Amino acid sequence: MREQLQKLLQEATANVLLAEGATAPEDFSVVVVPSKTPDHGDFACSAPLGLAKVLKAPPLAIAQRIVDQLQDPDGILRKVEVVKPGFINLFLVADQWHAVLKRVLEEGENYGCSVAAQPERVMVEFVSANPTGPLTIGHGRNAILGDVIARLLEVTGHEPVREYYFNNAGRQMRVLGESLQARYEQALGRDAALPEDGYQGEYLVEIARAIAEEHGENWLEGDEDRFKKAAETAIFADIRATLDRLGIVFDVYYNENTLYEEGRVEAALEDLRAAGLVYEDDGAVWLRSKNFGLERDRVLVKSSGEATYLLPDIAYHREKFRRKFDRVIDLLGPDHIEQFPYVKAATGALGIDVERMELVVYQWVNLRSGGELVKMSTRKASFVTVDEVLDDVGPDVFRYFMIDRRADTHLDFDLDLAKERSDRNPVYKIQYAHARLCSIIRKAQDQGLTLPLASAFPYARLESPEEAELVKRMGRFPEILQRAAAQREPQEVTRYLMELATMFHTYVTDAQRHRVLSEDEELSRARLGLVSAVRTTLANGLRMLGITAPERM
RNA sequence: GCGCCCGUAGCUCAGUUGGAUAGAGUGUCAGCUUGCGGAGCUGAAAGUCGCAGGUUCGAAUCCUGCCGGGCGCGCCA
Repeated sequence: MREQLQKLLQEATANVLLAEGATAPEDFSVVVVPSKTPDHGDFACSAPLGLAKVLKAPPLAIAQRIVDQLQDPDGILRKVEVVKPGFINLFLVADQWHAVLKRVLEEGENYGCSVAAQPERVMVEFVSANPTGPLTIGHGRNAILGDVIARLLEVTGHEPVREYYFNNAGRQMRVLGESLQARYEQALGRDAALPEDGYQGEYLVEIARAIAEEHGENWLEGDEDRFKKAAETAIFADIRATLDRLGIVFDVYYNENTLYEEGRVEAALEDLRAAGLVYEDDGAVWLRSKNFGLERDRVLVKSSGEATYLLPDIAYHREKFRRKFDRVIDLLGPDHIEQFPYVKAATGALGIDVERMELVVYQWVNLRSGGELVKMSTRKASFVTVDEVLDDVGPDVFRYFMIDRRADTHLDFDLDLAKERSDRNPVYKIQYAHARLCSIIRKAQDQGLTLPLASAFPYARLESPEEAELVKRMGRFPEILQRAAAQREPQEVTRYLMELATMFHTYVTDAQRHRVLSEDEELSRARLGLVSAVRTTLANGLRMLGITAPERM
């Protein structure tokens, strides 16, 4: 609907420009946006203000000329207003909104979904935590953001693939194995110290205890590698269990080691070398990243012969595109933001269109408990796990809190607030609206009241401004989802749902003016249709965020 | 020192890419119960949009410089 109007305005504007022999400024475009207040109509356009300079005329006059040129072949406009500085306000014919209601009722649980103009196969790589410990609340933000972005891509007509990349070799894992070994010996009552930079988390104590119970002292001698293996197995099982609780299912777990086994790391290095982008110095192999305008050159292969993380990362990103993805999205914390350009530039040098490589950075999660901020580090034991928080708040609240803020701002997760199962918790307000809607619908069924067919729907009975506003707001849902998906900003959806829920609560509270179920059967059926549509929209929105929509609370 | 992110109501944050009177939640205060679920609703108070300049019809949004917070700047991952 907005697009339709925008097109009409664009044509009218083009005609005005043509008549003047003028061309629009480069970054100019005719945009129609929903009006903020009903006084300003249903939609508004500020294009005349942007054309004042090129046309050398007052914006008001330009607005009038555009309006004069405006065609309305389908008769969707009731009124067009030219106002103060140079805005054009558009008022729709009332039954335009009937189409919205009709659409919601017809599409049901598919309402909001759309078809992409250019469907893309998108890899969303997220979490990607190495199996060195349980998922922390920071990983939790990554996990929920990634999952919801994938869900949003799905409902806007794209094909996301969720991938988890991990590394179970190298120094980190060796230290982990040694830490477990120490814990094991401690479990047997022996005096053993953790390695200097060992992992201090309680979880290793538990794993060690299990090993001690099962194998007694048999592991004191022999293959030390098995501690690493045991740690990895146990921790990965733990991580998967946590993801399961969050309702996240990965399509692919990709082991960095595969890149070595398939020779892709070697190949990447050779191709970079062939492109003249590497050199040797101090016995190490360096990437000429300064050639890409980056700060400094970086090491690809250490003098020890081991690759740094950078080289496999480059190979990995090339591998992603080899698997025929149109787009690749990485979710990373702020500590990785500096490194991404190097991966991107080098991957680009290998012939990949880097415009299709995208980074979503999220800022750290500060956990607040009793007014105190908890600093988190996996190595030190001072972190809070996703599981601990889930025990207190459940997945719905957790998901909501993690996406209700833009990814690139710091997130203060107030544990005390999240724990509160009360009206202070915004997610309940939306869920409560849904439960309340279900209650009304149940009651209608008990009374034998049926939903009218879309073709014979008494739309005209919905006369109040509140009803019109509700329908209008529902009409924006598909566009909100498209925006949220395209911008990778899920908070647009939570905000929207909050608004819609509040509008409904306001509407239904004023039972004097618009009680849904009344003596007037036709009116009741019309309002039942309205209310059902609101329920559908809320339920769909929540589902798209992975949050449940309870029928009773 | 250099690079990236951020600074908006007491608190936590939005702000449709430069548009009309800067909005929500929460907190505070005052109200709403013979009423489809009060986990709700109505109203009020609360802002020099970090500071100072600049760009133009118009700036929370863009450019510059400061101030303050976070993160990064290894042959660590």
